Amino acid sequence: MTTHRPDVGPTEPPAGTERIRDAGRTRAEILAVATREFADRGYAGGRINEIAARTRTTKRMIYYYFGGKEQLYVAVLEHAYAGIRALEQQVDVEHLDPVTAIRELAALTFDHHEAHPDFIRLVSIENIHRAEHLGRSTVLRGLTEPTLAALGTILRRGRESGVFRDDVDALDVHQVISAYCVFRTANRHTFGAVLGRDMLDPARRDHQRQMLGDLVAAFLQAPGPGSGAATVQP
Amino acid sequence: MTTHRPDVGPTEPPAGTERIRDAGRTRAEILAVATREFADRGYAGGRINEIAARTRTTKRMIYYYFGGKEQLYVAVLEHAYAGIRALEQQVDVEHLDPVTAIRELAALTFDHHEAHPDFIRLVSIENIHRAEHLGRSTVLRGLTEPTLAALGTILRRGRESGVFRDDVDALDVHQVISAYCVFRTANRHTFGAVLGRDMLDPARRDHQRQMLGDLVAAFLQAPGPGSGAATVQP
DNA sequence: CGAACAACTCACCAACTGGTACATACGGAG
DNA sequence: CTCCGTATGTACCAGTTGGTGAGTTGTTCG
Repeated sequence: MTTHRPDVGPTEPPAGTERIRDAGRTRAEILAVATREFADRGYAGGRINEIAARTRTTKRMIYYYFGGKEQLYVAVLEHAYAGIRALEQQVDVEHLDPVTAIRELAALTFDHHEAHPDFIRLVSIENIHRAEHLGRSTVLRGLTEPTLAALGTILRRGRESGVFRDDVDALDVHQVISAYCVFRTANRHTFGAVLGRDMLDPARRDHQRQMLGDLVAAFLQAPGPGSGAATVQP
Repeated sequence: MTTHRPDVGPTEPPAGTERIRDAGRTRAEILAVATREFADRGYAGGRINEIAARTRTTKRMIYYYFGGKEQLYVAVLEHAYAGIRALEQQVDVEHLDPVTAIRELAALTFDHHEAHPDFIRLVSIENIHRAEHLGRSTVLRGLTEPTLAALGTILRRGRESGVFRDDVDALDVHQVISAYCVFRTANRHTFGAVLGRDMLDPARRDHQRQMLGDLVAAFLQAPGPGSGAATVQP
């Protein structure tokens, strides 16, 4: 999540050479500082002046490179989304048994979210604005397709071997996993303030990760709808 | 803070009497408009001028009654939190069988969250600000205690009858349920923009409610930690 | 009735905010 | 070395924003 793309200049200058005028570096620095600023204070709360002040360049450059506050914010959003690498390729969805595979995918997602709090914050902020900026961008569609594909494969194999229910689809499961992972980070503060427990407390991390695995595994292995409780009905 | 709870005035005027100068009414109107404004645009994005304009009074009154933007926002937060009634008392935790009880509590929470999107937004906004305003307030502690008590009772009874696992506590379960319910509303827009499914689509509401019930029930009925998958291990 | 106080109006402001006109200096191409 | 476009710094601006000083009117209560 440092610079971005290969955008350091047309002919990569020898490392160590510090140019005074370096479009790529300036642009990247603005983007990095803007990311922190917006993630920290939201779109309306983020200040162009503040971003400029924390950069080795001036406000003028922000407008030179990005055009305006909103465009800068969209650039930050796109850059952040692009930085979220597909992690599902680390799960061998074809050969692992489905329960193990889904647990692994859940655990990976869990760690991934915990490692990128700024991204979660940007997502929360964007939701406050009803995703109007994200909607205007075009770079995002299909970003999660690999994840959904992997999930779909796991679900299919699980159903075929008779251990998974068949009335939920990949999106449903993705939603459940995301909800759990996002909530821990995004609602950490109010949850902590009202309930007195820090969901991100490292001492509880393993327990929380285990819970998610159990949650998803148990859910998928449970009988379909209608068969409600397995308990006695007097 | 909240200068007074019953509002409306010292000696409740006969209903129907429209006074020109009515402190309670003015205050309440400001609070209502401010709630919408802040829930809509966030704290930094909310405008005092705009709130004043949409009220039958003037900006000066906002400062007269609330003191400033931040204090008004805190008042909005407190009022919103106070408005979230305890719903767990609608569940007969002592006599229903535990699985049915937890399903009912989950379903109630589900509907409750869907019915109060503004509250969810305020919570999200407050999390962006790391709950700094909520933390300064004192009215909140213990607000969710009834819920946790009910949950605790259900869990205890479930454990005693041998159907529930014993390595998760009430807070854990509350977290799972909240995560699911909050995520649906709070992250509706980015989820929809990226994945193309509206989590709040009425056509899918029953399915989503059912999923939550299955999720929590299956999770609690699953064997404890370590016993991971029930599948073959070659 | 007529103080006295609460409720309210109006005009005003200093600071900030996003945004820009304009001058200028670097650094690679030839 | 010279030229020229890209990159950059300075100064500035108009609109907005949260906030306020000071006076005015409705209500209530003795």
